[in-house]
Amino acid sequence: MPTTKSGSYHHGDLRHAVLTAALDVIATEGPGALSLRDLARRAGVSHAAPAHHFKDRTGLLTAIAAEGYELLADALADAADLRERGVRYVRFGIEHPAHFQVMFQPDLLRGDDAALLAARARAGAELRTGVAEVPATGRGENARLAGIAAWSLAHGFATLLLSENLREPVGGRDPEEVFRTLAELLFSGSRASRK
Amino acid sequence: MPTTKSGSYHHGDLRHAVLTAALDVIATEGPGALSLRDLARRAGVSHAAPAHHFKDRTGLLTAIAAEGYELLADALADAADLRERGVRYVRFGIEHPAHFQVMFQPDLLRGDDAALLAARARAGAELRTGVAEVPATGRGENARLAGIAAWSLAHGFATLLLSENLREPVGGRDPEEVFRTLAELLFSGSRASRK
DNA sequence: CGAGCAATCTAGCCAGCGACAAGTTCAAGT
DNA sequence: ACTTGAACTTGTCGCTGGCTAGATTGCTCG
Repeated sequence: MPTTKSGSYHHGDLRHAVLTAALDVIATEGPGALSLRDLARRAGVSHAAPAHHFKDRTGLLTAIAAEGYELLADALADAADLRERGVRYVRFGIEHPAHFQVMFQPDLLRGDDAALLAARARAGAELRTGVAEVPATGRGENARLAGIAAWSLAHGFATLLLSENLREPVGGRDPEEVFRTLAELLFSGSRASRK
Repeated sequence: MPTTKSGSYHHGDLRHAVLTAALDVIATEGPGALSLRDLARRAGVSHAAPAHHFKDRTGLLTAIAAEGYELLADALADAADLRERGVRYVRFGIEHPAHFQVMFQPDLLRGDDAALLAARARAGAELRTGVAEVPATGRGENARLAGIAAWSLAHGFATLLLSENLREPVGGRDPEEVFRTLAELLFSGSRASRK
């Protein structure tokens, strides 16, 4: 697994190696189990090497969060409608659980990091675009509320899913499909038109 | 409160003191900043004293989570209807941010703890009761979906609120009130059984 | 009443961690 | 050839969690 670089005692791509190892650890054991020294060991480098790429532990987590927001923005970019955008949101949580966990835990992050803020803004814009596309929700106050509602629904569903709280109610079914019918059920009534 | 005899020994009530200090730390700096030794220092006892009441760090967090589920169940108990129950859920998150954060981070908890499981079951029952009370959602599949939807909405709203992600859209308004109108907006149209 | 006993707390230890500082190697660019 | 700077190593400090052994306390029961 350690990208064997015979001869060169400079690891070929340590930043990437540490990043992916970190995602693996977070996804399986949670962010609390993350240790820079452990990551260094996995990559076959000295204990202080990772710090050169990510200042400190918070820096690493912040980089992961920023990457997560970029991935989320990408994932939302070309969705058909608002409901599909919600499905993408949920899918993002399922496919990138480590990113997702870190992104929404502000106490783990450097909140003023430039890359993080930029990525978050991009994802936020993508989110808001999705709401604006729905004609019936209309303008002003209602549009904003609908946006919060949609985001809350998708985020809550994804969060509960990742925290094992929806294991029983969802059963063996595909979570994305469950969410799709869920969203249809709810938003069908919030506009004038019925199905 | 939870099954404690709380006699006055060396400290008086160390368990309670540590618990409240922990909640304070978590609420202000997050669960990652929690240190048993720091809590011991605050309580004026030796560094190993807290471990006697809560086995280890995970034990402390598990106790907090269990207490959180108890508090949540209490909070949901006498709500008028489903929407109000959602408002209570959000309010719980706002009033007990430390509990809320810990409850839904499984990697911090001892998942097989008896007290935790009992408390979680109680809160879960309370949650399901709230859904069953709504007549229009009806029976079977739709009822379950509506339950997931309601929970997701409330949970997502609370989570986003606590992670500072709703600061701008909510603005200066009362979050509970925002959620109330939100829930009304969504659930007003979902009563007629579709399909 | 007083002796045992268990709950509570202390003190000391170890391995591991994050952060920092200073040195080392390497690949360029001038 | 010499410098410059990035990537990495080595060493160290203070802190943490968790363990163990031992001390103290107060409750209970004979």
